[in-house]
Parts: sequence; C-alpha cells; structure tokens
Amino acid sequence: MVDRIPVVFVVDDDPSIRESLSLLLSSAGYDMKTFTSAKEFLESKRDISGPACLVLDVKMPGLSGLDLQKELRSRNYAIPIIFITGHGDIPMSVQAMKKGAVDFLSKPFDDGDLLNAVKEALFKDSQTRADFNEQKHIRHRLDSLTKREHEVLTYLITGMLNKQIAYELEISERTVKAHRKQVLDKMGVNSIAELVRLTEKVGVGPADVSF
Amino acid sequence: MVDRIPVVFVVDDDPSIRESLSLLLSSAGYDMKTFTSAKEFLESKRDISGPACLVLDVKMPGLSGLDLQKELRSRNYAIPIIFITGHGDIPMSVQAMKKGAVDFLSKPFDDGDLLNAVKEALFKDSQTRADFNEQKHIRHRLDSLTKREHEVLTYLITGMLNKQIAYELEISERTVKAHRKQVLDKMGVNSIAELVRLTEKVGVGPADVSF
DNA sequence: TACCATATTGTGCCAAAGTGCAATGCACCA
DNA sequence: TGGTGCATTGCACTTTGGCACAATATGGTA
Repeated sequence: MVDRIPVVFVVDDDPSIRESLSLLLSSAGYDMKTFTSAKEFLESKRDISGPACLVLDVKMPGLSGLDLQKELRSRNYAIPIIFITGHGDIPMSVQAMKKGAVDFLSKPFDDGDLLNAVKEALFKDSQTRADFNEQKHIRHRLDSLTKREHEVLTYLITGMLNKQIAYELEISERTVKAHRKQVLDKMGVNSIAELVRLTEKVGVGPADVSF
Repeated sequence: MVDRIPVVFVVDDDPSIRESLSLLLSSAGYDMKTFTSAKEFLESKRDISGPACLVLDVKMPGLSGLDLQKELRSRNYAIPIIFITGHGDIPMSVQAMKKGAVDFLSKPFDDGDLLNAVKEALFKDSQTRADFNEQKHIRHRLDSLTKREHEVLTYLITGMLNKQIAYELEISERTVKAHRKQVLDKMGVNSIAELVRLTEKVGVGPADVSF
C-alpha cells in the first residue's frame, strides 16, 4: 500500500482556466485531469483509489457545477469540491457551502487561495477515505455474521449477561455462549469492549430492551 | 424540566431591521431580544439556559458580525448564527459559512427564508445542547474518580483482563477488582460495554498498551 | 438423497469476574 | 493526634464467562 499522488480533477468549460489551473497544480506537484463538462466528468473512468478533489466551475453549459455536486452526492461519491466561478452570487455560494463545498472562489482567484483550498480538500479526502476504509472492513466482518449472530451481537453490546440475553431470545444460556463465541471470533476481537468500539464506528447500536 | 420557548437574538444597528424582524419573529411565536451592536450583545446578561439562535448583521459600527462570530467561538459559546447583510460579497459569505454559520442572507431577505433558517438554527442548537448536557453529566462522573481509578478505567475500556491490568500497573488483581467496582459504581453503569459507550462520547480513549 | 450451514442444547471443567469482610500503610488536615 | 480519604491486599465464596466434546434438528442445495 503505497501512498498515491493526489489527483485534482478540474471541470471547466473555459480552456484558458483549464490551462492555467493545469500549470498551477502541476507545478505544485499534483497529478491532475481536466474535463470540459460535468457530463464528461461523470462519464469518465476515474481512478478513485487514491486521494483526490474536484475543482469545479459553477457556470457551465449543460449540467451546472451545483447540479454536479448534487448528482455526486446522490451517487454517494463524496469527493471534496472547490467551486470557482466568474459570475457567482451570494445565495449560490451559500448553497454550495451548505452542501459541503470546501471553498467557493471567484474568478479571477488568487493562486495561493486555490492551492490552500486544494490542500484542505485533499486532507479532508484522506480523512474520509481512512474512515470509509475502516468502516468497510468492519461491515465486511459484520456481513459474515448469520442473522442470529447479528441479533445476539446487538444484545452483547448492551452489556447484558448471557443468561439475560438467553431469556430475551427465549433460548438457553448455552446457545448464547455459542453465538457469543462466533461473534467475537468473526469480528476479530477478544472482548466486548472492543466489540462495542467497532460497532459504534459503523452505527450499529445496542438492542433496546424494555424491562 | 419544561421545554423553554426558543429565543432569537437579533443584533443589528439598523432600527428598521430590528423592528421588522421583531414583528416577523414574534408573530412566528418566538421569544426575542434585540441588540444594537456586537458589544451590547456581548455585555448583556442573556438567558442561555434555553434553546436560542442569533440573527446577526455583518456590517456594523465597531465589532462586525464576523468579529462577533469569532469572539463567541473563542469564548466557547456555540450559538447558531444566521447572518444578514446589505452589502455583502462572496468571500464574506464563504468565510462565515466555513466557520459554521447556519445561513447567510442578503437584505432585503425573504421572510420565509429567514424563518426557515431560524428553524434550522434552533434545531441545531437543541442538538448541541442535548449533546453538551449529556457530556457534562458524563464528565461530572469522570471527575468523581480518583486519579488511580481513572487510570484503571482507561485499561478497563480496552477489554483487558483484571490480571493483565494488574500486571501493567504492577498491583495485585484484587486491587484492580476494587478499583473496577469503584469505577463502575461511580460512573453509574453495570457493564464494561456501557462504560465504553460513555467514555467514547466524551473522547476518553483506551490506554495504549504495547506488548 | 446426501451434504452443509445454521440453530439449538447438554455436560463438565477451568478461568475470570464480582463481592463481602477485613486489614495495612500513607498522606493530609483539623 | 485523631480522623479521613485513598491505595493496597488477602481470603473465601458465588456467579459468570469461555471452551471442549458432542448431539439433535431444520432448511436449502448440489
């Protein structure tokens, strides 16, 4: 697992912007790829295995930058976005920021501002990637549990005793113990404490037991 | 514990704005209080026990709205802010949003937009209040632990066995058990699972033990 | 139909947790 | 100097957890 060179995607219909950004980002040591429209970006096969961010023009023929932002979100593709625009207004910038844009710069923008934004965006991306990866591994282990085991898990992480869980599920304590072992083994942990920590990370909460 | 009526604070040097907001917010059922400057707001004794938000003019004599935002943050006073401005620009709005503003509206603004923003701001405030309150109670319990007990806690939430903890701390297993009981009692939980959940909420992590 | 994953349970044993009772040593404070 | 809080430990006992060996039952699949 070698750290990849960060990639900056640029989507802008203006060739001169693409060119100047190309120069700027390349000289800053980033790998990059340009697109002339949102459509082209969406249809491209991008290498999404490494850290990346998106520098996006707001005003473009066809899908606008904001449209693309929404589309990416609906596709669950969480790449950090830096907007650049020639004729933007406040509501536009506010909307973009509300939806999680890293920055919103007006053309002509300061090179330093853009580089800072890119740096921040790539940092955010590395964070979300790390999180996502960890969650992926946890979910993978969760998926290896049978239905019953998963059910027992939700009781285990409440801290209930085996006998209590047995009572709740109307099975014998011995059976709970069997499931308990399976769950701990499959999840790759040695204790309930670790199990709780794992499940918290992926939003799997304890079963709620009403007494 | 009765839910208090939400309070909207308005800070604007323009009397006509204060008046119109007063009307709008009052008729929407909110309690409210107006201020003519950031300084006046900071020096006022506000009731901060209930849900609240702040509608803040950006451009004012003396401290600007953005200054006040920064000041409040440095005072660790996390009230949700809605900016309103007559002569704002994009960088200004972006900066405000980056620092966590709920919304940024240009005058003249739409009444509906403002009310929506206020609604969202109050909702956020209730969330952070609930979180903060829970954390406060947890921290209070944590503070009741002795130094040694707190230390043992950090080992307990790793899932280590009593004998392992005893070895790490170079004390007897019996002593660990004594502390363990104290910790669970003082923290008000019945299991390590619950203890892990509590500590996670306030950022108290497990001791790292290098084998 | 034979196989396989899953769910279930029993018996028995040892390890670990949890608890009551009790005691010692230390530092600090009125 | 006596009291108080904290850390420490021992002993004995009960409850719970963890695991091995084993068996039964069920539903789906090759």
